[in-house]
Amino acid sequence: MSNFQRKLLKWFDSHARELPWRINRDPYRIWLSEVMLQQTTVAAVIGYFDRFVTKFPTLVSLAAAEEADVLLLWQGLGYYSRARNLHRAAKILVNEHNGKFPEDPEIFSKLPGIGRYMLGAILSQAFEQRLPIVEANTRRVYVRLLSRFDLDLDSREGQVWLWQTATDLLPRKRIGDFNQALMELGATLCRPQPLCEECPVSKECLAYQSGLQDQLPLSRKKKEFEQVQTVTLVIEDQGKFLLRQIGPGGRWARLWEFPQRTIEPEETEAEACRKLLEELGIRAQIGKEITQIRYGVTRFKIQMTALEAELTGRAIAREDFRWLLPGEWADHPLSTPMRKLAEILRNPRQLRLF
DNA sequence: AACTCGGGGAC
DNA sequence: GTCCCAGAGTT
Repeated sequence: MSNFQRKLLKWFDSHARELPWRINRDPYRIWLSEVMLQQTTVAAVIGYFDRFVTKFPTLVSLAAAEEADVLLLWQGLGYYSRARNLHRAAKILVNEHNGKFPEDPEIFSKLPGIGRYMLGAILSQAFEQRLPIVEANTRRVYVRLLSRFDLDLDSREGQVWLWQTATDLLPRKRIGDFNQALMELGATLCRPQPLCEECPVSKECLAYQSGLQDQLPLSRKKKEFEQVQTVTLVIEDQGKFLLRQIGPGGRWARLWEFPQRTIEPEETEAEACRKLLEELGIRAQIGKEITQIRYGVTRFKIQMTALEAELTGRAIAREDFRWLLPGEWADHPLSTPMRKLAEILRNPRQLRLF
């Protein structure tokens, strides 16, 4: 066992946080914790984890649940497909594997929601399978440990290096603890702003020995977002609401599908809006307010124009439009746009363009 | 390879 | 406001 491995494990033994999913090695709890922790911080997960295992303490109880009840417990945690995949996988295990967790990576990795990270994280913790992990914390650790300045971690080459490095570092024994220790180190000491004075493996860390730990990891390439003009309408008629949004070139539609209408490149969104309203037989006034919104996790920037208008009350309910009944979705808990629209609909006399 | 999913915390 | 987070699935 290398110095790095020995020191890291020794540090983990005395510094590991006491977390609800570490009280035993129940594969179900470990699995659940890893699902909840995807792209989600420990602090946010703990409460959800406790409530979830109280309601569904075992794999069998989860598999027997209705999806709606599972989603209810997930409400507010985000990435709801995680919950659906978890539930689907639980049913598969109960129906096709007698409710037993497969220790075989070939079988486990076929379950919905199980990618390469989940495979290693769960099977190494639960069954001491010798499988590596790469995620945000360990990524920082690997890169600093070996001082890789010359590699774009998001490239294919970078990914290959990360997983190979993770594999090479694994000890012979205590695989689960070792993987946990790597993440614990990344989460508590080897943070973006590292606390190297307290680090148990700073002598083994190439970046620290060069004094370059603050320069790593290299910042990701910034995504460039195109400024686009878009028109979104929320139209109320007799208690029903029609949503339309159009972007340049008719390239995309949001919130609800609708007949495409293109905003010409030279056309301002205000002009496009006027034409659209004219088509619909709606008299409206277009405001001047410009702002930006963030739509869920997708950060595209949108020019917004405030609009208040009066409906003429005709020629709206065209057959190719889809209508939403407020009761069907306004209280739906799972989606930001749903809530945003619910806000709009609290004042249903307003027709707003945003 | 790029997009999408989501909410919260740090700054 | 921006950036990041115990990633996976889809296209």
